[in-house]
Amino acid sequence: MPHDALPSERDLAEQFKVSRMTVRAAIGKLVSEGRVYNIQGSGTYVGSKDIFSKAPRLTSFTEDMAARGFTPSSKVISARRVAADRLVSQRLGIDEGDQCTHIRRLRLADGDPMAFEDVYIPATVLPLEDFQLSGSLYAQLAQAGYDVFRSEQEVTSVIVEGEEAAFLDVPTGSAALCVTRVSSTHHGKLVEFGRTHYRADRYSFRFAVTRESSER
Amino acid sequence: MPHDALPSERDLAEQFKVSRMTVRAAIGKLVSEGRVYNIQGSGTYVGSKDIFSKAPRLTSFTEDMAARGFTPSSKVISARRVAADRLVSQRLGIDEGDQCTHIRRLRLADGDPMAFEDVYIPATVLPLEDFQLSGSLYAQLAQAGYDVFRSEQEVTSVIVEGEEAAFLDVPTGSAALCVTRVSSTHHGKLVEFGRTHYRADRYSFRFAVTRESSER
DNA sequence: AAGTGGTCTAGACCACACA
DNA sequence: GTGTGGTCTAGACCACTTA
Repeated sequence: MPHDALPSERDLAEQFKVSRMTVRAAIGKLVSEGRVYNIQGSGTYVGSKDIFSKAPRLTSFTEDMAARGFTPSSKVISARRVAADRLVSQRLGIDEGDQCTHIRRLRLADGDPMAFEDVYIPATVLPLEDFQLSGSLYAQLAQAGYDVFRSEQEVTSVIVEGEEAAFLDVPTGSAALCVTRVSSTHHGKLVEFGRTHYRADRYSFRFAVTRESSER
Repeated sequence: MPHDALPSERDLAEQFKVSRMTVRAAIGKLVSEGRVYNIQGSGTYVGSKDIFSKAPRLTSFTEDMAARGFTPSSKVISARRVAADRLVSQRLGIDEGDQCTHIRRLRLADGDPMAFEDVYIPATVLPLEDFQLSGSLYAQLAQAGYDVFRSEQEVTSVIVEGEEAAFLDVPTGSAALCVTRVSSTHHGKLVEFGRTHYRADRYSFRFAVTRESSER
């Protein structure tokens, strides 16, 4: 039950015949997932049941939807070679006018529109002719030698209208959750600038935050 | 510089005359803040400069604004005693019709409207007559013996209109980032149900996510 | 092959909560 | 005062990356 105490770390260590540091490492993972929380001098307690994670993770749309209990699918609206404009070149750290692969996709959950996505990838990373209409984009990037490792995200709120609203099957002027991200490899190579507009009536972020003792 | 390698954990341990586990604990904190990241078998690297944290923290509006370089202020629009409706009672774990303190506040940054906030607190936690117009709400709750420790948040996108749009000084039909939260004490006592609408043109969340080796 | 982070041990002392 | 989590030691072996 939420807020019930776990056995103490020393008890768990004895019970499972491991050292206390090992128990702490395991509990630390659960804490970072928001499943349990610690109170110094008191104990470790079970978190609330309906929170998935304490912190957002780097997940693909496919993984995200599966975790939410939906069956994901995608429809590529367009895939073009374009010259990077000011915004795209800044975010991807390339020169204005450099060639990029621009992909627009409608993302569906259980067959209904969930999000509309714009992705820009430097042509040097994934040229248009190598892009496959089906299959995970991250998998294609990985195959090209660009494993996505880190993503810097910005979440805000936007109004959708026109063509985009039509694709999402919502009235013009509806609210959408806008997630903009720049993804990079281990080595800091910027491989993707993407913007996803999630239907506000179908999608939200949930997470738990704690006033930690590790506060600085 | 971002993506430069740190000295190895063994080197740091020797340099600072501490054990390697201590170095790892310190690096672990930096990782959780998104300042550095690890690659097994390779090294520890400096993260990008413009990301503040990897995970959202439990911060008050005041702390949040200060961290963003704004001077925060507040204006209480109303403070009333109300009976909990279905939604409020569900979220706060009380009975429908139970008395609550309902506070509406306009939150300003550098004197301009940033967010509009609705907060419901059980009257058993903070009765209307004890509510002070000025001063931090969390500080008042703490003084009443209810230290806010954990908060479960949901982020979505909404349209603001009417009175609320007027307070925020934006046109009716503008987008806003909606953060709904239920806050509790150490012991799981639910003390606050709040909803904040941030002006989309002035506010966004930024964070970094990593495909961790601790992925499950 | 050498170096790195990931995990683990079997203890120890400290700061804090709680009765 | 007793029990809890927080921190720390001084090693060890494993899995992985890199040259």
